[in-house]
Amino acid sequence: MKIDPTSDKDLSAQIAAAIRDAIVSGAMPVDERLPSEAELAEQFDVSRSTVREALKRLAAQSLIRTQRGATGGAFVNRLRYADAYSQQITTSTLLLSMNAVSFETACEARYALERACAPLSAMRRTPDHLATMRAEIHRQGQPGLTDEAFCASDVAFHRALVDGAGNPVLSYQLAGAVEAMQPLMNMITFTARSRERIIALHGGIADAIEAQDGGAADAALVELAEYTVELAQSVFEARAAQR
Amino acid sequence: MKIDPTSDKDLSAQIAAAIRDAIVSGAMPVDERLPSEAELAEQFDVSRSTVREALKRLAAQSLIRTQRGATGGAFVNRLRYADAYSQQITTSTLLLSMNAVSFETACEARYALERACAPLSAMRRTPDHLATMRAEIHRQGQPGLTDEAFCASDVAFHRALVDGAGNPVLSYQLAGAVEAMQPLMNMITFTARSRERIIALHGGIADAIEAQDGGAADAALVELAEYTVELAQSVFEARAAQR
DNA sequence: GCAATTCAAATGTCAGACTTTTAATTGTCT
DNA sequence: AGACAATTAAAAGTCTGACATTTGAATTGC
Repeated sequence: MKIDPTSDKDLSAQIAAAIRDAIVSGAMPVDERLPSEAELAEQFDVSRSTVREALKRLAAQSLIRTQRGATGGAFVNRLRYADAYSQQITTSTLLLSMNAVSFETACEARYALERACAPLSAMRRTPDHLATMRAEIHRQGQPGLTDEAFCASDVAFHRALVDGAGNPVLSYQLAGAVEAMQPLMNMITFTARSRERIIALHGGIADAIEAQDGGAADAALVELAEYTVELAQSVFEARAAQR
Repeated sequence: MKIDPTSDKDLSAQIAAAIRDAIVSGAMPVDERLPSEAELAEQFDVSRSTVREALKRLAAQSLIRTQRGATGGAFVNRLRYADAYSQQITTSTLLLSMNAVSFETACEARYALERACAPLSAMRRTPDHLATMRAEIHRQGQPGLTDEAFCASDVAFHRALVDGAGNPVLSYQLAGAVEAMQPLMNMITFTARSRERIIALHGGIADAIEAQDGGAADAALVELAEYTVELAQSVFEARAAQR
């Protein structure tokens, strides 16, 4: 691992990149301890502060974890699904909010991906997943529910649907797509009528998943996707007219 | 923005989290300049080094960028698709390599997601996408191509397919799923026979996309998915028997 | 043999200095 | 007045050395 002191990039960025490459390439196995900060400083011929900045960069990506004390140090971290989820969600949310992604584009992506899960979920869903879906549907019907709570329950419902596919890689990929939509969905005011319709569609999806009918689940999702876009359009139009 | 000095977490982690929340919540718009390191140090009542470590964490996630010089400082960064792509790929690759994800699971996720794109790509693909797909198919047929180069071309082919859907959010989500598979695919030795078959299937996909026939594209993808799993199984079995 | 103590290694934090980069300002010459 | 050069100031980047805190291991004492 070498760095180029004449490069225009920060030393800490170069060092972080060098270590990252070593980890990603598999040269450093999980739980392996990195040299101490002082040793790294000597190896790269920089100060300890610079090494520390590099290590913090890696820690921010969950590539390493640090531990204080006598036998402490920086260790190659096993990237867990939970860590990957939250990073995915943060990134996806920012991507949508900062790049003026239209509601239609985000919605299309979300439902396209979700439809990919539906047949698998119909095959493999457990009673647990079904129970979660039913519980969320019930929650969505409660009077006095705020729009935010309704959306949160919507996310939980769809998470259960996705998780039903029993493929953690799919769940990880979908986490971002589903959750990142929530801020956009929160911009919509749900009337009693539209809630009723959405709940009915959710019921249809749950029924299809319960019956292990992938085709029906897919059809129900398409219907929900169409209704969501339609709803968003009318809400945005109404808002534009109000001005 | 406040931090708790009595918490057991690192000060730099707390400060990074506080600023991250401000950015994600939208309280700090894109391109807004953060206070200088010295000012932040005073605000949070910590040393400049600690602030710097916090800022490096945020920079590692592309949440901020820094600029030296008189009018420099740290600025809220517009998260670009390219940045999000590479983060996605790193994370997905590590997730697969560190969690003993089976080839079947990863493959299932990848093709499920890709099938979600196929109908959209059939509708919207441009001549550019088609040309890329054809060019990669041609490259795959060249004799003397290494397995790594073959896999790289495979990734490029599928990227073109996904990008053909014309939905940047979908492309972003799929980047991880497709590219993260490459190290796994690289473990496979492709015989002349299997390459021929894959190239033929790629041709079928390209034909369907060209004909804007979403159903045919989907069917061809399913066939490719099945053949890929079959191929991997026989390769792994052969390798196990060899020992 | 076990418990308390001490020790040492490592990360976390701080303070202060110096270096480099960059843009704005100022000064000077034509 | 305008163009070019020199100065200046602000900011990030780096370095040094110190001290604080944590934590496991070694040592000591009983």
